Amino acid sequence: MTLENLNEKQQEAVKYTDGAALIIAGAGSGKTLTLTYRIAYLIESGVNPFNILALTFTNKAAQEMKERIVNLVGNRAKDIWMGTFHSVFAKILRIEADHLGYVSNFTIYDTEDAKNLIKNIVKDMNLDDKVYNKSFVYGRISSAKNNLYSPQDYLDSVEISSSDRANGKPYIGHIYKEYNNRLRRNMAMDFDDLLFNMNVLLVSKADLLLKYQEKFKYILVDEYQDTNFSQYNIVKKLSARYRNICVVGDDAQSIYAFRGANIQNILNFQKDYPESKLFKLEQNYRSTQNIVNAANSVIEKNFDKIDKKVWTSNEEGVKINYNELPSDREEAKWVCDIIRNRISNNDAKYGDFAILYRTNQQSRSLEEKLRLMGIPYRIYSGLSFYGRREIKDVLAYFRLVVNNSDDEAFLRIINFPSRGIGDTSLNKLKLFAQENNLSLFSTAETMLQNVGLGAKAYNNVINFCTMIRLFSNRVKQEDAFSLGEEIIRESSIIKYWKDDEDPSSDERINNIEELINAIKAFVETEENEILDEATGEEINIEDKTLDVFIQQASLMSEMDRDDKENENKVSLMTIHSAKGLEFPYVFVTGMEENLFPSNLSLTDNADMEEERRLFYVAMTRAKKELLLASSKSRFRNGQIVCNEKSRFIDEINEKYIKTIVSKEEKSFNDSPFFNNKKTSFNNYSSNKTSFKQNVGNIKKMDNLPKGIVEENILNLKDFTLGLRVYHEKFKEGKILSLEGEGDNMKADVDFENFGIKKLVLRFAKLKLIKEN
DNA sequence: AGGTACTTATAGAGT
DNA sequence: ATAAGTACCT
Repeated sequence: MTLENLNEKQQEAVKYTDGAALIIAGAGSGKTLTLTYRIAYLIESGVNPFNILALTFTNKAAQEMKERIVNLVGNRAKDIWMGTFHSVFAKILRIEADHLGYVSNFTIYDTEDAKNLIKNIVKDMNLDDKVYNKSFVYGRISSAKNNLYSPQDYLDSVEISSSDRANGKPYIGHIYKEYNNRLRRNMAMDFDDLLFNMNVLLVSKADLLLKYQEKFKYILVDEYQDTNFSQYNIVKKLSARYRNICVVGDDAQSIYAFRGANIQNILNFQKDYPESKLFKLEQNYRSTQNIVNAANSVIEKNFDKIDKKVWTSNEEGVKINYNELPSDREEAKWVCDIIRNRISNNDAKYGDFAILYRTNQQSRSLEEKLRLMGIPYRIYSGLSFYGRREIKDVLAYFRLVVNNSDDEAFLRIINFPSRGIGDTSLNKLKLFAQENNLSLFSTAETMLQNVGLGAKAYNNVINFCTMIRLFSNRVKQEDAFSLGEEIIRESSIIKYWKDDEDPSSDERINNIEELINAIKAFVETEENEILDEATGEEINIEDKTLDVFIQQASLMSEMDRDDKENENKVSLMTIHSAKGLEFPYVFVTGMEENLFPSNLSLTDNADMEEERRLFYVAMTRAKKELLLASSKSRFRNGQIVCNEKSRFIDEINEKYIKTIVSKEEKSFNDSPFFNNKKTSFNNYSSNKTSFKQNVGNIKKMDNLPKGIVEENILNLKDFTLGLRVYHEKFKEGKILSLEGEGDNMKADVDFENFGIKKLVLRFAKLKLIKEN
């Protein structure tokens, strides 16, 4: 294997294989490349891939890195354990579940499940749910777990109990205790438990600690700056025997303190491992000089950091473009116009663009405009696929089938779709289960005569239990696809949504179908056997069964999903999700005080430094061009708010930035593609009250078509030749020809003022013009 | 028991 | 703006 692709510093880091190593990798410094080569090099120099553990930030990153290593050293690299902290330790907990009093097919609760459980506990304990707000309580419990405080530790801590009492919330410790009891009763773990219980395992079972220390002789941790205490401690324990630990990170990119990440982990690494060697990768291969220098000028304002100087030998590039716009709609339009312009003038493609923002809700106005302008995009954040209601419903069926103790899943589906089991019956069932310390399902299955239900409800419950039981018996016999498909069919969830009038139901059905495809893909991927080195036993922990699928699915984020459609789309995501990615053209929208930096970070200096690091991450995603936008007013939570431009704009050294303040009249002259002023504004008339503060910017549309524009967008099947249609931008036109089918359907349309355009009808949003 | 209409909470990033 | 929860009617 040759290392000639690597620079000198990178090569040094690759070759220093034994002992502790700290790699400080500046933004764009070829970190992934270095890590990839380092692991390949380890294998080449005789390390058994079974003995390597690599912890990455997303599962997708792990998957991609593994593929690259396979390309370098061949298939044996597949035996490396690589994935996120949560997924790797979930896998180990699956194997070792009985040591903790769990079953191996335990359920993993996501944040929503966990908060619902908390809400139920607060209700059962007769506490005020406003005082014990579920999100607040969840946050307290989560940070307790991440700092390895058990419920008893929590209750025993004088410091914590006095601070909770001072806040008027003395019972959080009790809720925490009951929360953990219920999780255990449900055979469930929350995200933090995956790490907490791994710690428990390593502390309480000396033989297991030794087993995994021997297994993971070489440990690599990516994004080390974003590890929390619980993660830090696992790594410390596992590496204690061989001390072959390599951590990679950049303190300047630490952006997860809010969920317990501790930047001190990376800052203190050299104290923890005095023998460690430090490597600094400072040459940036990603961005232009302007971008690198501008980002440096911002991050300089932070106090708490490791000294380094990121530089580049790339070309100078164009200046950062900052535009101050009147409203979020104008902001979205500016972004779209630039995308159009760069595509026609710079030979860029849609996939070269990313639009970043601080908060998920900002995607809405952008999405609207992108759709209107027929620009293909994909959102990588927001409600994750597996968080959608219809998907969670299906997964609840799976969960109950796999783990009959999961009361939360039981409650979610016992009467959805409705099968005649109402609140009265359910309350009786709950009461009986509670009094006899049984799960709801086993109560329903074995004790139903004693519960005292009406005849109708009784039979309905029996039928439900029979269905679930028959499926449960098949979990280990069948693959996830054949069983999952049948469960979905039997549940009648699809029928429920088909009967529903709401137009969004179609989308829900699509999503369920996509879930079925995902199960299929899961079943079809290669099976990996895991060798238990201590016993020499080959454990087939990755059977393609339903229980494995749902455990894996609960740890999937939006970033981990592949898009089966073509990849050439504009990416929309939060800055947090953009970590580790790069794009030729990057927009950062919403550069306003109270939004970015967030209003919640204004009073605390450490929080403000984290916001600044976040901005640094955003800036350094860009390869060729960085474009910033702020808006004087924008919709937030249903109303218009006005903010000054972000302080971060002024922190950029002015040598590297060019500012435009868009006057209404010449907002979009930057874009020769759409410099026809007559058409630069949209018809906002559909929006009733909310534009009062915005009207200065809204023009009456001048070239209204003759005839009446129908309100609804034309359905794909309704297009015919010669139809008179209305387009938001090109106005009035006539269909000349049609081609393609379904989503690929295109038309040549002759527009009165714009000539003939080829439009993809799925995006064009054409409306019918009726004669008057 | 099930469905609809109104009220209320939520509005920071995500494994 | 939106989702979820509650009150009330069939």
